[in-house]
Amino acid sequence: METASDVLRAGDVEIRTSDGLVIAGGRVIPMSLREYRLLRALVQRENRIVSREDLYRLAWDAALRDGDRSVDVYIHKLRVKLERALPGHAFIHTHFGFGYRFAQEPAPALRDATARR
Amino acid sequence: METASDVLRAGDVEIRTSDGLVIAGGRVIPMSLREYRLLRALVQRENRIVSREDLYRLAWDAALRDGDRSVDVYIHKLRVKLERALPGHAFIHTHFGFGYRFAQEPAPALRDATARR
DNA sequence: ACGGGTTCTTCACAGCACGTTGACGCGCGG
DNA sequence: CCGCGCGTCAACGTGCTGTGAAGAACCCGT
Repeated sequence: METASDVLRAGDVEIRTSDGLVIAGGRVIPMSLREYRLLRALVQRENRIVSREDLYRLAWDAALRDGDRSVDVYIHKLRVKLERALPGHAFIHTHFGFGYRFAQEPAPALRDATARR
Repeated sequence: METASDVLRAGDVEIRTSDGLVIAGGRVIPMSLREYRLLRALVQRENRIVSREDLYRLAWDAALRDGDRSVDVYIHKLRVKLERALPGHAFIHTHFGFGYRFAQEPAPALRDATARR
C-alpha cells in the first residue's frame, strides 16, 4: 500500500520516504544517509528558507556547533547530484545570512547584476 | 502551519516573516538582512510616513548617527529591486524632510525611455 | 580480526555578498 | 540664487559561503 504521504515531490524531484529512494527526472539518484535526510528536510519545506540550525537539527538530530560547515558541504554535494541529474536547473538557493531554500527554477543565466546603463 | 500574522502584504509585495522570504508579483526576491528589515519596517507601516530615525532604529537596532546615509542607500537598493520585480510601479515615496512612505502606486509617467542621450 | 571501499568530518583557501562610507550631482524649498 | 536634504555610484573592509581535498570513522564481506 502507498499513501500520499509516502511520496514527497518538488519540481522533478521525488522522494519516496517509505524506502528512502530519490528520483529525479525519472532516474534514481543514489544518496548517502546525510544527503538523503538533508534533501528531505529541504523538499519538505519547498520554497521556504530554512536556517542552517534547523537543517542540521533535521538531518543530524543534533544542535549545530559553532563553526561547523557540514551543512554547507552537503548542500554542495546535493547541488552536484541534482545538477547532474537535471542539467539546466537550480534547486537549492542560498539566502545570505538566512539559510537555504529548495525550489526548482530555470538555470541562472549569465550574471548581469550591474550590466545596465 | 501558517498563521495570518506570518505574512505581511502591501500591494503585490508579500513578506513571510516566519522565514524571511520576500515575494513580489509571485517571484521570490532575494534580500540581504538590512534590505529585508528595512522593507519589513516600511511594509508594516504601509501608507504612513516613517522618519529616517525610526527606520534606522527598526532595521539597525541603533540610533541614527548624524550624517549617516545608510538609510538612503538601502532605500535605493529596495527601489531598484522592487522596480525590477514589478516594473511600472512606485513603491517607496519620499516625503522631503519627513521620511519615507510605502505604497504601491502606478508608475509616475516618465519620459520616453528610447530617446536616451 | 583484517582489508577495501564508502561515508562523514574537518580544514584551508578562494571567491563573493554585504554593509559602510565618501564623493558628487541634483532638486526641493526658502 | 543658495543651502541643505536626497539620489546615486563605487571602493573598501569584513565576514559568510563555495569548493576541493585529506584524513578519520564506518560498514561489510571474508
